[in-house]
Amino acid sequence: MKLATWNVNSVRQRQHLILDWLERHKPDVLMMQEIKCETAQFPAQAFAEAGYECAVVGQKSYNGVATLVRGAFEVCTDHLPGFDNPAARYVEIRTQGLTLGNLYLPNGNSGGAEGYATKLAFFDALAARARELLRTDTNFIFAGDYNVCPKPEDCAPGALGPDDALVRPETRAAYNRLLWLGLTDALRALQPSGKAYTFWDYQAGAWDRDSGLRIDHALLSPAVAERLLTASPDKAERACERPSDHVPLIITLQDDPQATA
DNA sequence: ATGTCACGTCGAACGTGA
Repeated sequence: MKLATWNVNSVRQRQHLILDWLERHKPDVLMMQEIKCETAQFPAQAFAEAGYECAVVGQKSYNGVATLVRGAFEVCTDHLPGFDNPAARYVEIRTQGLTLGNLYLPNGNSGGAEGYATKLAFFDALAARARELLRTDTNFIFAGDYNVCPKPEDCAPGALGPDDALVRPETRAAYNRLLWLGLTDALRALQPSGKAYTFWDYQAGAWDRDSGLRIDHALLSPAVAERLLTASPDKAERACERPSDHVPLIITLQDDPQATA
């Protein structure tokens, strides 16, 4: 099974790039963030013609998440339970024996103290959701733009200041609390150290200087982690014409041993 | 090297968020 998460920075601007990527990589699931449109404006027909059905939670201008799936699925929830905020940042579906939470965590650098508190509130609600899914022995993946560099090596030297919301100690602690519930960071399970950036800012020649960040992550519940085969950012995508500032993170899993043949 | 994009409000440049 092949899954990917990708902050596309406007699905309407990136539609042809995404369709081209789907054609080449043929994932079973693609979780997209920052679609930046209302649900009704989402180009569902174009993706349907490529063989994907979608679960879309959009809003005007900002945010928005959508999960593309080959084959049958059901929507579990169109918002993160316990996160009392109308922003379109979470959609959870169930397919092929997996619950897939697609998330776009608040950046936390705008809106002052309140904006940062919203980021931590999302983390709290996400941890509560993880505990609930673990309690019920649900196999799950939480994937998306976490807006967190978990370790110093996940942030290029000088790319961010020490007070940036993506690297603050409180931010890393919140991410670690989630991990320490028993989840596995797919990329780090297979590549324990070293550069694995998923984002390069449009500004200041960040791509040319390889001044990137690792902020897009896929966290796996224990039984799913046992099945992990590969995890890697698709770095080549950043060199395309008019790219997103993020690249896809692709993971592959062994077939479910519980599934009936 | 504060060197870029995308969106909405506008009806040309800005403000906002990233």
